[in-house]
Amino acid sequence: MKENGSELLQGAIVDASVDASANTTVDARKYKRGSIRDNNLEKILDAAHDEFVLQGYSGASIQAIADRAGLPKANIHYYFKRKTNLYVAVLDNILSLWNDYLDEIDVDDDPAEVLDNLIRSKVAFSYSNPKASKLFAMEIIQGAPHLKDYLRNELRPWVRSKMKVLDTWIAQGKMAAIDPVYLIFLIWSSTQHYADFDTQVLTVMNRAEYEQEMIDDIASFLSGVILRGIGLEPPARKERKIN
Amino acid sequence: MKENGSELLQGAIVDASVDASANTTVDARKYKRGSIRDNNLEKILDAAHDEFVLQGYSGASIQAIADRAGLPKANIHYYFKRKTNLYVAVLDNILSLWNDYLDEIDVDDDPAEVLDNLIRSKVAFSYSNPKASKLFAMEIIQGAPHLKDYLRNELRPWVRSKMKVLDTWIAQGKMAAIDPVYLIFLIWSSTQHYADFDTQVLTVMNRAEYEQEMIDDIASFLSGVILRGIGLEPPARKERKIN
DNA sequence: GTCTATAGCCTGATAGAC
DNA sequence: GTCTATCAGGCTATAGAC
Repeated sequence: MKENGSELLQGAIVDASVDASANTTVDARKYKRGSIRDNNLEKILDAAHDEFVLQGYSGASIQAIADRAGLPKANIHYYFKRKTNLYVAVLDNILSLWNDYLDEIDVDDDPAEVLDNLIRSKVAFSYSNPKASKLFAMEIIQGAPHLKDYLRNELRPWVRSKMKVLDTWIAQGKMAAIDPVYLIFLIWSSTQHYADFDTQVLTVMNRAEYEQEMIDDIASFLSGVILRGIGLEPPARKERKIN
Repeated sequence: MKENGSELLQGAIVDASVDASANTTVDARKYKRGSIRDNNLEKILDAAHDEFVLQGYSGASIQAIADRAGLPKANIHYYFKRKTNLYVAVLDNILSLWNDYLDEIDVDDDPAEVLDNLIRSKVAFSYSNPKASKLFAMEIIQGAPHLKDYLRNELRPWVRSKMKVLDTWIAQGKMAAIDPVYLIFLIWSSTQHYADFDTQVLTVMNRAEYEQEMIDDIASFLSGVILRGIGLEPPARKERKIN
């Protein structure tokens, strides 16, 4: 969420597409990186993200977002004509991060290796992008008013394609005959919990914040329990690069 | 959340305790059940719960709550002097439901039986009280501004007492040597997911709403995977009363 | 492109008749 | 106990000077 220059441009594009009567800006891609525009867009999106998570959509005032971004309030309206456009742009930013994890897994891969990898990636993602996870969670909990289309047109097809691979593995006797979709939900819920409910987790564990060691423990625990739970032997722990 | 006459009274008590300058109402317990007061309190708390979940705290207007409850706006202020008091009363209501599930488990019990029971209870609870789960989740995600004390003074001690039991079972060789606290988080997250993220789950599965059969499947899946994952054999499925 | 000033609306909360 | 009428304040959004 810090070094995503390209996605930021999407923010402006989303805005323009949401509201046809938007500003007269030409395509944002024309601007070179580091220009005032790019810089301000990044500041605004980042500040908005924080405020939306902390205060909710209605609770986040444009004034507070402007203050956090260090810009006058009217500038927010200059870049994003309406508050909802800004909110959608922030969500869009998150989805582009999300989609990086919808990576391809192949029928020929080793199930234990792939699932272990997936679980560790998701835990690492929750650790490094807790705010993204939280805003996404709040949107879904409230009934996904802005993400219904995404769920139906992008997430559902992705899940179905993964289900196919898992079903093949089951047919080949490589893992227990469980319902693949429940396994996907289990991996999502158990890993995201540590980002979304960090306040609860840290309070119960009496910690001020997560440490890398704890994150590794969590990943190993989840990978171990889930893999054994579906009849796989968790692969020996190896050092992994967190992307 | 429909037939909890006793908790409703807590709403008024919470209100009085939160704001010392509250109304001149004498102790709510004096009123007999079914009185106008009780009825209105129930209507207000129920309507407020819905609005808070759907719109968030700031997005839920007292006017909207009043409309949903079928009462004039000023009545809300009569029963709950301030908006935050009403919100805290709703949360308090939820916690009383929650606490019913903090049941005692004994060292002499059979681990597989107890955990299977716990998982099935939690799934059933998510199914029958999705809104309660959602409001609690939103509060925690936003940093638990109103529930910090609850987490520290009630939830944490409860978790610690359960950890002891689980540790004993591990010492007795009854289950694999895992970290008990991660197991508790795993059970919470994987079961609550079906309430909090119902929109995502139902969209991905292309269903309009949950059915009892699906809930049973989910409970069996989670119980099976988690129990096997920690070295236990899931007990044979038996019919259970949902309380 | 930037920012001040302000319009217009809706909010939470209250006063006071019934 | 109930409810109408109203207030002060904060909100999004815009117009227009710079």
